[in-house]
Amino acid sequence: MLEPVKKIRLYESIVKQIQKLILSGELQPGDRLPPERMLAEQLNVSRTAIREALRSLEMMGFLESKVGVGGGTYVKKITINNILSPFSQILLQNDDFIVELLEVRLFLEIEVARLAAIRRDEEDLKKIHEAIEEMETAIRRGETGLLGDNAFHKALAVATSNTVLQQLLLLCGNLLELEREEHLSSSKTESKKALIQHKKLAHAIEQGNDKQAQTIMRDHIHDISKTIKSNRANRAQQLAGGPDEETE
Amino acid sequence: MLEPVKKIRLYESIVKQIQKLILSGELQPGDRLPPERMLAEQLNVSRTAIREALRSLEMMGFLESKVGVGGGTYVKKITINNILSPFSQILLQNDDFIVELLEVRLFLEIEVARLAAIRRDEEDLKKIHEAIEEMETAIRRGETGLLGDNAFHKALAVATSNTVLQQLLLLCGNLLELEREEHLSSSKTESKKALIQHKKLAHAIEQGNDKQAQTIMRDHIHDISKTIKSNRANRAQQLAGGPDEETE
DNA sequence: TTGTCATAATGGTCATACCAAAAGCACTAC
DNA sequence: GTAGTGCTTTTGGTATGACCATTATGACAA
Repeated sequence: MLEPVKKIRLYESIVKQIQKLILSGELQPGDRLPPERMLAEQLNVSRTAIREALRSLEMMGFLESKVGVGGGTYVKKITINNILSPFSQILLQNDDFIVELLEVRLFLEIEVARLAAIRRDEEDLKKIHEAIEEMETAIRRGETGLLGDNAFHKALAVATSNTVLQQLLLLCGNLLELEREEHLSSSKTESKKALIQHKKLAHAIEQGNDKQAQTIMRDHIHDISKTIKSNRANRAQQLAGGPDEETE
Repeated sequence: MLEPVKKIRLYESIVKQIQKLILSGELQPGDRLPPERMLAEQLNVSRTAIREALRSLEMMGFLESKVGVGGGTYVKKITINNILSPFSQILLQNDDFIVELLEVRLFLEIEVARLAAIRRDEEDLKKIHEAIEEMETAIRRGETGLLGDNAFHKALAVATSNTVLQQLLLLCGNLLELEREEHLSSSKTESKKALIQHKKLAHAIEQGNDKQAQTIMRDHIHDISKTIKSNRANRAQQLAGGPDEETE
């Protein structure tokens, strides 16, 4: 079966070429591309095509540009989170997204707890304890402790020694940030409860007890998810008169 | 602490405006934007600025453009996979990425098996069986059965009724496509073995036996991962004289 | 030493011209 | 009536040239 021949646009071709240079390691984060006018000469195209390609790569998160002497176009460091963050608001619009994401986050975090208990080293434990102290201090001041919460979950993810998992968790955490903040803000009780669970988790992980770590994490994330779903249900009720109650 | 004031570029502003329209639902997948020249008039900027913004949104996966009568710029449907696929080659360059991704895929797929067994409906089961037949037919013809394999795993993911999970699995599958094809190509034995495991899984899921589904899936993905890691180790050995053997 | 001004480098924006692709319509030949 | 051809229009694709805005640096004067 013959397929339609798709003519490739210049700007597309340039985007792909530059991506390839980044891929092959010829271009590293921090490297500076030649000036636009020079690139246009080298590639024997107009500056327009160059700009369209560079603007695309810039908005995609690959490059950044600066004006003036010493200005130019520089290669940025690529992470999954950097790539997805421009899209997060769009993904959040889907009403089911949050609920589904909570479900995915539940089993990702349980797996994090398991791997962290198995793989953590002294440095990881130090970070975990620092995060707990940070959260504790913030709560004592009357704050929600969200930053400490973020730091705690990040430290756990780092302790798994799996960067793909880290990126996924970071992404989940960011996408759920409003909801998580709301949860911790809802009452001082919730913040303190989360802190207690963090401490229990830290202890299980320190002991290398992966079974217990999983159980505590399951309870912890389940609590949070329950509140978030409840808040969403209340919000939807106020707006439109109440969704069906979900069986859990 | 005062922060530097960042001057916003026209193309950036236009990108954000269009993203916002998509976010608010004013623009839906399939909707057509006004022609470039008209947009330039409406926004009182040059066509260049419009093009730079539209090219960016296009390369980011939000829009697609067509030339000629009835042509124009159309809004695309946004999924995580669409967004990430331009970056997949970059992510694959990280040597540890594949190994880590295999690990993440293992527990995602186990969770899929569990949820599929609990949540599948008749339609899901039909799709699952169709995928098995497709793979069986391909193997009988002497092919690898990769398409049937893809269809099978997709049908399972759909049966979870969690689209976030589906997207993540689709992404993992795509990122690992070369490796998975290599695995199925390595011998007819591997393809047949995979097919047998698919059949066992289908049976467990049909029976609603989530524990058994998880066990079979663990074995299945573990087999694949083991071969993929082994192939990578052999490849690295050929290139550079042998990595340390990983304890498993 | 500090402040001011000029210069140069590089991205940012605009306008204009022309090309390429595609659909629709009218006309002609069979 | 049908198929083929050519023309027109619409819209994105590409090029060119001009000018603007920002920024760092160096020279010069107070």
